[in-house]
Amino acid sequence: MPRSRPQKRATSHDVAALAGVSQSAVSRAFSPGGHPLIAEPTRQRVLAAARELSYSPNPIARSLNTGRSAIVALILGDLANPFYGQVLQRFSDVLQGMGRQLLVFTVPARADADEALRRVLSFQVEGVIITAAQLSTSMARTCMDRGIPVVMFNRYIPSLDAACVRCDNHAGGGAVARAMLAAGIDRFALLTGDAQATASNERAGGFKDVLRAAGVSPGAIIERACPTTYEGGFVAGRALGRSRRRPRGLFCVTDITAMGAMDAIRFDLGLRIPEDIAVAGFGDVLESARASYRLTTLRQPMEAMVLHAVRLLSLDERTPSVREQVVLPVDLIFRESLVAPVASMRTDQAG
Amino acid sequence: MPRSRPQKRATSHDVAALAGVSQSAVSRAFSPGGHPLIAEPTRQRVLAAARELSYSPNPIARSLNTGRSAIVALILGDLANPFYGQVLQRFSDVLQGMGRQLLVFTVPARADADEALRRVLSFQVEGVIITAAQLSTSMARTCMDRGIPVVMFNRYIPSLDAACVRCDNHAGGGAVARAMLAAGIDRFALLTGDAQATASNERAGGFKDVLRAAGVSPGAIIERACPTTYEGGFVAGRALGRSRRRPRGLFCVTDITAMGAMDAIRFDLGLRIPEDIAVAGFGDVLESARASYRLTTLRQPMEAMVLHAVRLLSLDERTPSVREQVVLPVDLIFRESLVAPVASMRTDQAG
DNA sequence: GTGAAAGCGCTAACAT
DNA sequence: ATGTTAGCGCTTTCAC
Repeated sequence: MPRSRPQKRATSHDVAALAGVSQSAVSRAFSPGGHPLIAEPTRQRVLAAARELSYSPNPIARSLNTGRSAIVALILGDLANPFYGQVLQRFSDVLQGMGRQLLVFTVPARADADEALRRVLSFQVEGVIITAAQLSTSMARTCMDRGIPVVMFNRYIPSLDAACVRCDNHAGGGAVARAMLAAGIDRFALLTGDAQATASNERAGGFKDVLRAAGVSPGAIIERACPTTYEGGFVAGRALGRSRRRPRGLFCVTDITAMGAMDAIRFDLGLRIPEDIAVAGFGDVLESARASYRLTTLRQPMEAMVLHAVRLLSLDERTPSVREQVVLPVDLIFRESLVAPVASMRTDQAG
Repeated sequence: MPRSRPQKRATSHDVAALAGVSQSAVSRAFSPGGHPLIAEPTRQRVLAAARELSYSPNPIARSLNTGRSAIVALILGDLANPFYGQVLQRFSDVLQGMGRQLLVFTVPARADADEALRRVLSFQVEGVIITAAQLSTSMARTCMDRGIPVVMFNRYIPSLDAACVRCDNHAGGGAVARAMLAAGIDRFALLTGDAQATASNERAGGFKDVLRAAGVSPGAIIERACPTTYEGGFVAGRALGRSRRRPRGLFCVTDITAMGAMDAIRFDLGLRIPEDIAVAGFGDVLESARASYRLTTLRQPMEAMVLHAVRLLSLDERTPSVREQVVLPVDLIFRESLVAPVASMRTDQAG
């Protein structure tokens, strides 16, 4: 194939000329929904001409006067946590299916986040999905002030009147506590993440509430915070495993920290899971099901969460975005790191 | 904070009025490089006015007449492979630092990839980075025909005259073979990925070439292909571990399949690694260093690869993008899944 | 050095 | 139902 010169794209004028209609007719032929009045035969003539020139409307020009692009911004937290990779994939697939593309914004370590966010918004994005804990409040406010639909994904900021999709973190934490109690565990450890992260707090809260209600004394619950990373979990897990009165059950508010803790407990400390310490996580990332971990954890209905988040953006409607709070149920998946007390409870056998 | 009404952004006209200059002066004040002629004092007046109105140029309007946006497209393969999450993160960080944003394109399962790619390109992206194996040839051609700079990241298509950054896959495969030979291994298995993926073929080729040169008979090398996923590796690893003449050394062309194979070998088959079967991977994703795996693997210089890829895009220069082939060295990292033959070889102790 | 003016390719009134 | 016209906010000649 000879290297053809950069061919300039055909414009609506070219198509109009070829089809023998006005330029605006071309615009109408391509306007989504078929809303504007155009006769079907004309439309077909235009589309034929367009096909011949392999024309498609220039989205840049389009968004210059509509004020909306076909772009949705995704503000990402830490991609070392596989959860966010999976989230990104789902969002991208779904939005692409709706004719939208994802513009990614990774929160920079340095403080120039604000400038970069401005740049993202200046693409006249149709909506913003926030999955990062850092800066999310101010970012959300910036967007809302500009009238851009915002959805908080798995983070909840009570003071902020923004749409939000999350799962029932509190109930999930409670379910772990109940499972541990049923397993006869009497000494507990709780590994939380960032203190500002509401998800972490809610999960921890649900766990402690159930234990407290069951009469467990606060002295029997060790609580520690660590970074939401494998290494964070590793270090914290090692420390917990070494503590004087070693906990029998460890609840980590994130799968990734749970995996770090498990590796420390087994390989650094030489203890067995669940015999010496039972471990539970939260999130059910792909890795948790692996034979190396078999982590008992709370499955988040990610598919549903993504779909709800996209819905709340109200991309195709004329109506403003919905400031709705969606809370979805989680599902305790028993694997080997914390075994189900009775045979009838749900288990997962997949490798 | 009262919900303020969606405030409309200030335009260059507003700034011009406030600064007492013409609109074109504002444009010049913001033009990158300071290339166009504008007196420094004027520039300062404009910038001050801009700050007051918190103005920044509208990139949509800008790209409508420059024909280039501040957007780079990233075509992503499978995000279940953690490698790509890490790649995405680095690209986004680097490009954001250069004032660019990443537009993500995930290759859809269905056949409408072409339409979606068209849409991506129609944003007048300044460059395209291709990390997906699927369709990459046709996609690259589409871009090149339109004069959009393309960089193939970790995939090489000889028939395609496109810029390309990859690591020395062949040498890496050879290094594994040598390490296995030095460890006294005499029966080998090779787990390849997609037959179309050049990276996979090169790694496998390097491995086999060294073995052959060392006089290993082809009969002592079992070769199998599997999907480049954890599950693919698990299934294939199990089959290999069960084979009549069990291999003593297993080279998987990707870390993720190596981890799957390791889990099958240890937890499904009850064999020991490396005593019964030594395993090596390729890539050195974060997970490979974990205590659960301690996978001996080839470290790709991801940071350098990303930087080179961005450079080849020639974003800031007037010159067209460079159709250069960059091949970077890989580094065999010894961990416990395949031990170094002599104490002096490089090892990695990190948890 | 600075301003005026002509578009970039499209959408959305406004006519007809 | 179709064509005409006026912008969207900017960059870029072209005069001065």
